[in-house]
Amino acid sequence: MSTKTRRRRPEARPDEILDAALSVFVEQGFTAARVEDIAKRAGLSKGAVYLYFPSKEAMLKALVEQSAGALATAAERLVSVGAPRDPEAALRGVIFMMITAMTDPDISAAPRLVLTEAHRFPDIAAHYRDRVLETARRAIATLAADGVKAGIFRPVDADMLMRCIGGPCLGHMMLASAFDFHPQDLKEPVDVADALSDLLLHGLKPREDA
Amino acid sequence: MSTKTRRRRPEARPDEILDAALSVFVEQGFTAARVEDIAKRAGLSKGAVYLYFPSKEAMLKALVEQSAGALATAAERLVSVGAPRDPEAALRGVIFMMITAMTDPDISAAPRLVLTEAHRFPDIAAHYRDRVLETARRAIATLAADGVKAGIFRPVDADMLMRCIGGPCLGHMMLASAFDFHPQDLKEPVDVADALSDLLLHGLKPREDA
DNA sequence: TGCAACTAACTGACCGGTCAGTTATTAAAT
DNA sequence: ATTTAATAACTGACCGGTCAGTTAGTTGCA
Repeated sequence: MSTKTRRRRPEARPDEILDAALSVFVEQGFTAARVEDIAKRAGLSKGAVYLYFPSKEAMLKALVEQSAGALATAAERLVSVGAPRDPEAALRGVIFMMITAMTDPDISAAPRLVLTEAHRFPDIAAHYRDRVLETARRAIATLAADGVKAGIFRPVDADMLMRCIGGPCLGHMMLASAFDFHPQDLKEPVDVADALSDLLLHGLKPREDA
Repeated sequence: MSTKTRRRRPEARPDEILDAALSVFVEQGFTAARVEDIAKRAGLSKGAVYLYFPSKEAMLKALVEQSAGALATAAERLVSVGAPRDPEAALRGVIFMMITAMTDPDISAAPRLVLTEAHRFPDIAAHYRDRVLETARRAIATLAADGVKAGIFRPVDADMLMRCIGGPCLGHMMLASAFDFHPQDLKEPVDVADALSDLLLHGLKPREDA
């Protein structure tokens, strides 16, 4: 009987703890986060989480590693699948994916955490940079090169393009999460992604032909 | 004589403390920041800072207020001066200003702090949103409307344009400050601003005329 | 000019609470 | 019976905030 029966070290435990840790870290920030709150949220006592992680910082590291891995493989897939056939569609796809991810608080939680805590943990920052950012940069550069080769993109600096794609997505997320500040008219993520893709592809100035 | 002579409650004290607080807050985060470190950096004992501020949180609030005021007036000036004559130049000016500001760690410190701590202090977040973000939005909307009226901009959603201008600047700053990640080719802020303005104005696709 | 009497500015030891991490103990499952 | 999972109670360091006391500078008075 009893749902309250003590469970016997399920393999799921570490991930349950990490889920709890992520949410507390994001809400409170790493320093202000209390291990006891993480434990409570995972349905455990404080002592129990120390059976699975040697320290609070280890949880942060595990979390970052998880996130970095996921993002890196996403970026790598983008590189390899590459879509040299239709760079415009690929670009729209990337933007849609990013906006969608950033709009879901659960998905954006880890990147948000990394963003706010990275500079206090230089090794984490360096790892993330090498694993995620460099990979993303390469992906964008390849995408841009494909587009230029196909004659449908103007040549642009990859670093700039990276910032022009990621920046608005990042900004969109930070405005929402930090300030609860949302677009007035564009309600759906799809609309935001479309508007962003459109602006990025065609620019602010009207076509002078026609 | 003597530089070491004790200054008699100079008006400068609160600002000196705030300067110190800002740098410590940015380095450590609000929670991890120690008041004693702030005091030391301001050349005072811990007790003395409590002669000027009632609490650590009060320092944060004062700092945010300072920054919000400065940014709000900057945005308001942008609105009123408006530059309806040459919206393109105005846009380039805004972008240049933002990139320059974001590139200087001293100037970007306060916004960075707000960005990382806002969500834990809902009243701070709300204040910043109403004071700074709404104002900026209005400024951008006006700028865009001027451009459209003059026939040199396509009509765009102001919220989207805001994210397309601010986002890359924000991203540029965060990549630099959190990850020490910089553009490979564009070394100078001016170049970054130019590249961003160019991409934003003309888009990624080549002109089809000519 | 010199010398108390006074006050503003500041110091640093201290208190109390909080919290990461540890340990002694208990409960279940085999 | 033994081992594993988990807890609750505990420890010790740390830090925000306080306050009794000190020092630098000022004022009034001779």
